[in-house]
Amino acid sequence: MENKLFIYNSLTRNKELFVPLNAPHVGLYVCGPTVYGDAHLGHARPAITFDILFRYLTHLGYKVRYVRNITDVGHLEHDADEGEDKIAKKARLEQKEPMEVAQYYTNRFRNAMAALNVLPPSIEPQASGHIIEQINFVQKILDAGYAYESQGSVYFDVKKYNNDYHYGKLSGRNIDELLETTRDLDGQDEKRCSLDFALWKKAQPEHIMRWPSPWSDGFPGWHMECSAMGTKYLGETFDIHGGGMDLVFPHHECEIAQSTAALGHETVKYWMHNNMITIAGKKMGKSYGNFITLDEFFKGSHKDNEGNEMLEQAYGPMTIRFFILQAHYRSTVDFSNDALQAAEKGFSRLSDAYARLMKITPAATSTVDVKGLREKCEEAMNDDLNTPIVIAHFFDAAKAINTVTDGKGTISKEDLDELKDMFHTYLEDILGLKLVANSYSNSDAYKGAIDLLLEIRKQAKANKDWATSDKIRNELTALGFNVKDTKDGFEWSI
RNA sequence: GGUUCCUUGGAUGAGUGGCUUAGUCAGCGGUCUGCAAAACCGUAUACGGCGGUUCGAAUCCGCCAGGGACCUCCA
Repeated sequence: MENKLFIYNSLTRNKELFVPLNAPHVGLYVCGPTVYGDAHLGHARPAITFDILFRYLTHLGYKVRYVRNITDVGHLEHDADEGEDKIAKKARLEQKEPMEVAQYYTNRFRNAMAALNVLPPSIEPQASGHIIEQINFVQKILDAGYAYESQGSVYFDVKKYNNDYHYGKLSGRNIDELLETTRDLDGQDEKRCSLDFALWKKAQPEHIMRWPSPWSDGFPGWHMECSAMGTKYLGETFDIHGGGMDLVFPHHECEIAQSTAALGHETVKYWMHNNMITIAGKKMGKSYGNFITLDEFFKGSHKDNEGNEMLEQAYGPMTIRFFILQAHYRSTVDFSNDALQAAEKGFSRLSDAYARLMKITPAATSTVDVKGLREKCEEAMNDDLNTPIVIAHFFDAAKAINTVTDGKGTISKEDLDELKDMFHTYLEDILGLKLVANSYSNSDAYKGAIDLLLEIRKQAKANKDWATSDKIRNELTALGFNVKDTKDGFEWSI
């Protein structure tokens, strides 16, 4: 359990040694999606980033409880206190029950995540299923004196809180500056200060999603769910809280304030934030309308606002995953067709090497050096999850494999086993990449038939019957097979 | 305006004081091959600008230029 994992803590702006509060248990909470639309490339970033963390912590021997919420209520448009509920709006537009909309997009989100080989979290709580917990949490803040009721709604008293604690510690703001720059909002008369945010909102008559509470029939504020559900499932203090950088303010700042106000102490030890995915240098996001959904990537078609096709081809889930892992999670990564195509080729280089690895016959000695690969990968992962470096090390390994396959080197059984284990452990288990080594087919008969065809071709080649040999290869290629001649045979894939 | 981050070769993208030419993709030359593909070998181009600290900076400090994110919902 002893490890040297360092992670960057947004709260302290430093890489810190990760020390769990209650080893071997680790509590991890990550902000999930608001389910009112299809997941886009940007949503894949935190999902994959924290999937890696989840997998790596598990690999290190920790028992991780990973909680990722589904926001299906309380997330309003325009700002946190006014505007229409996102789910409710979508429901109105599509003439559906709000829960119908939430369920639909939740299902689609889960499917997309499964395609990306993102492991399901341990617990995936929904905000609407934790209204009582949220009401209780609001009550605690009221009891502690850091909130007030106003016309059926409850607001957090930022100024009061800031007298005793520091509102803005995560995002590096101070309350005076915020006051100067915050614009006036409608409905401000209900609030004592423009910075105050809603913990509970009284529902307007036409509002469908509503629950009874001591203050009004209404619904919880957006930030409430994470405080309530995080502490419910992970305890009053837990190890890691993650999410996108764009959530730092106000969402996570408010969450800290709520939890601290209610419990009298902080709840989270390490805050981790992934950076944004950009497109033409701009953040890909709902508000810019420049997002491309994951399904569109998989299908290879996305029209921009002018109706131009943005995708030159379809990109598989593993290409997307590999593309994201080739950049460090705290860097922005810019989407482009060129970049994705490069990722696709790079990934298939690794996959091909892996397929060859499975067929290598060991020799007495090794001329390639695979020693130290494990240590180098561990070192990279321990340095704040530096997946690009891990991948670079595996390209070195791929080169070694290819050298051996080319007959220009040898590898011992010991090294071979180590290499196979590294591919399984690091690329598959930790990075979650699905290598297609034996993916030719599950069916032996099918596989045998293709092998037979290629044996015939091999014979034809031996007889210099190029017509037959080319015919077989061309026909197979047309059917979607990829045939490659090797030194003394062939290999194929689909 | 405030907070904060960034600027690396044709494209991407690591690296943070003195050889990492990181890696990937693309390019160029070669090997192999009936051809093709793959693979292998070799190879070019870089660290926004100016100044400072240092024996030595892409890496630290300052200034300038450019850009991003957040400050309203956003992963």
